Amino acid sequence: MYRLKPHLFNLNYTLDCGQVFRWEREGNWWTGVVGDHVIRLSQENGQLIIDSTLTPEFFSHYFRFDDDLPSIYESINRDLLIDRAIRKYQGLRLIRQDPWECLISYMLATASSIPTIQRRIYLLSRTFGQEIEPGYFTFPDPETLANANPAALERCKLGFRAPSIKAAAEEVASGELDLNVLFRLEYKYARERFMRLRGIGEKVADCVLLFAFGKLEAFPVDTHIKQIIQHYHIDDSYFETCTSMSCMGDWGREYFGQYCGYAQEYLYYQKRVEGFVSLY
DNA sequence: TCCCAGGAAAACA
DNA sequence: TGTTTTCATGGG
Repeated sequence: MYRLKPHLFNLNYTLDCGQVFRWEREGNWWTGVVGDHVIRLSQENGQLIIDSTLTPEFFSHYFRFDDDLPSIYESINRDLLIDRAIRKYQGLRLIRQDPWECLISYMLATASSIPTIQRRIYLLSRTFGQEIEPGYFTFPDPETLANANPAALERCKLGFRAPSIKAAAEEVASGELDLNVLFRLEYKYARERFMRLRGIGEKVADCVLLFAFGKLEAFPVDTHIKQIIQHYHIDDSYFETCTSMSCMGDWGREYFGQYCGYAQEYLYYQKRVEGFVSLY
């Protein structure tokens, strides 16, 4: 057990905002599985309290403490709505997730509520992962999911997503899709590579690139983000010439700039927690 | 019973 | 090319 004093960090917002699905809160403590470690975290007066054998460097990397939030805020602060979100949810940081786990997590997240997603990931881990503590399991590796018994996979409640998830696992397990290579690709090309997989469209690709590959220029457009843009009539003139939904991602990049991924996450969380907020 | 949820892809017009 | 429907699942 030890403490860190990160600058401008809010643990609750960071773990609750919907980017990760394997952390659960009990009172002031969060418990989660990262890799093959069960980690317990809390925060008091800005200090991060860590119950884990993992190093400070690990958490600094995981929580992106190297991101200069003040300058990111300045860079994305384009209007009253995002201004409110970055004030209210100050300290929310993007997390560096494991690419493989993040890929499967967002594939099985399509058209599902967050509790449903969490349940599916738990079932997958319980069925195909290793138990590292009573009740806590590692995320199954690509080989295991690629060779998974279809009936057992069915019992994880993946629904219509099961075939594409199995296919993706086979592609990663065979080496046909090398996730490590994608780190070196530019956002645009890594995105195209992901979208060649069945079950991965623009939104899922953007989530994986943002949350696992550190592509902060990814701007995932989910149902909440669509509603926000339409409800507040943000930049209506842009959408007169660009009417298809697929251009909302391009809009986000142009509007918020190189750190639009952060903007997206703050807007998304604000909408989930508070709905359409008043700006007066 | 209907509608929506961190959607994608086939079917349709 | 843009719009609608379908696909499982769970919760309100």
